[in-house]
Amino acid sequence: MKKAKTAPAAPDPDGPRRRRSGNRREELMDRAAELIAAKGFDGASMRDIAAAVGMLPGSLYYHFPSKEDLLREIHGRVVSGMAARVEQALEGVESPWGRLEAAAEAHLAGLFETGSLVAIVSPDFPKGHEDLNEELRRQRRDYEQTFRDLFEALPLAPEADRTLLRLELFGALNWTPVWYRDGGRYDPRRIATVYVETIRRAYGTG
Amino acid sequence: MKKAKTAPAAPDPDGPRRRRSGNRREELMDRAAELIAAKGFDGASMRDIAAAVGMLPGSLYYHFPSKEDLLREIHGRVVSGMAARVEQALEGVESPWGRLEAAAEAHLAGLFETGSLVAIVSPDFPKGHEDLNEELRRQRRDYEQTFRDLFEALPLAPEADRTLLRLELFGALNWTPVWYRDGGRYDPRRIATVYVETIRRAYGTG
DNA sequence: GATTGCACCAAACAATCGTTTGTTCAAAAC
DNA sequence: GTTTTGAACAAACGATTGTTTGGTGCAATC
Repeated sequence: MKKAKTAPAAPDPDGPRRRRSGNRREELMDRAAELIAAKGFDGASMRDIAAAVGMLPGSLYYHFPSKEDLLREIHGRVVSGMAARVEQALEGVESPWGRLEAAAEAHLAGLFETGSLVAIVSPDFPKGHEDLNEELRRQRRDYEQTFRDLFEALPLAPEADRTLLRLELFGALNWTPVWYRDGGRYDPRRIATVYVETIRRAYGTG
Repeated sequence: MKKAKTAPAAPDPDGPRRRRSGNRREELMDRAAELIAAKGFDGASMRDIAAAVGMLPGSLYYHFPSKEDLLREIHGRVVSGMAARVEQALEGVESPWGRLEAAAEAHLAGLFETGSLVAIVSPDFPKGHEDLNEELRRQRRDYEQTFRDLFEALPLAPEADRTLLRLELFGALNWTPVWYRDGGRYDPRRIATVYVETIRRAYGTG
């Protein structure tokens, strides 16, 4: 027989202290993401990250087997978040150009909100971690497929190169964190609108 | 009297051993630039650089007072080199669109030839070196003035935002090293042509 | 022929890096 | 009530980092 207090016959999958885990791990990833976005992967040391969550350096290795794996998961979560954000922005939008613009704006907003982590990590990562770099690229490739599809749906003049136009837009968007300043002349929506409008005026039919 | 071999009565401003200096310093900067472009600023250690030129780590400090200063000079030289390259590409080209296209192609070629050092260093450099970052940005600002002028000369529709269009083109160009592969479908000239042509078709008048 | 000074070597410096190991301690499971 | 386990601490590990210091050979100068 069991007392009411000890009652955990069922695995208690979401008890009063949230199954005692996952909680802290997510906070850890959030803080680490901020630091890596701000100071770069090499710039943010495990000691910095540990201090930011109020732990000791070694304790991080209970949650993640290595610094590379930490980045792997953070990068994956950020990319997934951006994918979800874009997906949501596309909901209910019908016209091909409207969809591309919505996606571009969502992408840009996601970049800024995450401290441009993806854009920062992307370019400078043939360091010594070539295998890691490859996985990060794979994570991004899935995300970029959405944009491939969006460009496929555009009504364009026959001489337009959809691939190159997509790379042009994507590059322009991903470079914005380099010059963008919060509260400046341009906001994310304006930037996305103008960039997409350029392509539309150049090659759009209809 | 002097033997023919020892002959340096005149200051010998460009003698057989090139004034004994400058020589090696330039080689040092070249090798360092390659390494930094390939592995990033943090990724390329002073020992790596020293080994690449066949010296010992400490010997580098005879030529440069610190690693930051080394990067400062390398970055400056790379930017100057790109400016010169663009300047030369503009020689004799009269039409505004032709000039922009020539500049874009030269910029892209310069990016690839230097291992994209500028594009690599640019985005990820709010690390701990905020003052250094500021100087690098200043070096680039002078260079970018050329593009500002080029855009100012373009015959554009009145609703066009020259600043934003320049940032769009510049971003698209600077992002190419992320996806570009030598021997792939696209070469620098094609990329530059298409990117500029997009803007021209969108907002060009005349 | 003696002296100067450039360009480098040789060897270490303290600091910081990612990581490992052993221990602790409260909460959960039995 | 005992055992197990999740989650962290405490303290160090070897390696690598940028940098400094003192010495040294050799070419150029007087």
